[in-house]
Amino acid sequence: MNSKTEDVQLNDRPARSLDAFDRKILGALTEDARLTYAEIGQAVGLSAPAVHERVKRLKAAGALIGTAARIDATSVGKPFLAFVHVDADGWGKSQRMMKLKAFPEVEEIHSVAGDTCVVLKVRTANAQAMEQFLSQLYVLPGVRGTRSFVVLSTYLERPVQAGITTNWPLIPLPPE
Amino acid sequence: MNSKTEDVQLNDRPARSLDAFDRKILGALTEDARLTYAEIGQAVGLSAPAVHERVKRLKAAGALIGTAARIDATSVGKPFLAFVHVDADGWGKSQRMMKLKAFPEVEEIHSVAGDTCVVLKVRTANAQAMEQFLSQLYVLPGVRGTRSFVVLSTYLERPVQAGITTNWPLIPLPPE
DNA sequence: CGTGAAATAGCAACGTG
DNA sequence: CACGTTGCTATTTCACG
Repeated sequence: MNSKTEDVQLNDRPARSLDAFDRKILGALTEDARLTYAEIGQAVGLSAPAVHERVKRLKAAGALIGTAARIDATSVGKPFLAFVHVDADGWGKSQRMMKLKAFPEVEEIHSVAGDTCVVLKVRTANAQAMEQFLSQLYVLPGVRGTRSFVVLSTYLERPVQAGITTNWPLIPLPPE
Repeated sequence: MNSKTEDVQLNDRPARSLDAFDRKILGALTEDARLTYAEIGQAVGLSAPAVHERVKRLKAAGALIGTAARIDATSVGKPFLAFVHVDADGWGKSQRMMKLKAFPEVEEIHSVAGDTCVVLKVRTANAQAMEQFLSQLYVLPGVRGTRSFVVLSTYLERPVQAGITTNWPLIPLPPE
């Protein structure tokens, strides 16, 4: 039932036109991905089969990538979190950093500011494991240096919110 | 059915002793949170009710925080991602940054290096919305300045992996 | 870990705008 | 003609033995 092409998303079209129902459904699934279609329908004002069809459409359109368990990192032995900024030259904007996907410690890979800098989110068992990971980074060609930001405590960590973008202002600007 | 205390995690105990079955179950749910207990059991070599009971245990122990849909940010109109580093003084390590949870744009809040610096993961509709968000940041007391890292492309973004921590070395170190 | 009752998912046909 | 609703059947969930 799992697609082998889960890594690649060929979204030819931006998959536009999510109406209010779609957003509510996505919002509900964001809070609990195991909600019943009947429960979702009851929450958004639709019948269960209607919700089911919309979920299929959202999946096919690429708006719904999938569902995942949210796991407490400490419980699985990875309490050490850090954001690693990687300076690299001639980093061919592509294939090379994909090797980092092989490390289960690496949760995020973003290129920042003209594919010369990369931001990594890395979660390890302890500082020593983080150090070993960093040493592995330097064997990649083009890596000039790294700067790590060790997380002391996490106050918020949640998935992408489907809700409408906030219409500011919420707080009045200071009078200067 | 949703707990009002989802924000607070009082894990008195590290909820130790996850055996191989627990980790496999968590791994399966990480790939697809809507898997059937029977499917999970078939994958890990357990019966459906056994999986069901273990999932309940993992949830009660705090190892399984919940399940969530993975949503394509572009499809919901938030293609602009940035990591914002906030410099603050006397930032009372706690309550004040919780106000940022009110912004749906803010997905992560981490304190880094002695609660004088905070790392934010912020997702907005466009650069203008990001600018407006940053202007709101400065109305908070104690905020000295911010440095933003705008993401150009995301190569990897996945939930916490339940798998065993990698036993290095995977790549031989250079001979110096 | 099996068993059984209650609930759910998924599909087909039908009705409505 | 697209989309939502209803009714039905196989599957799943979940407490119990």
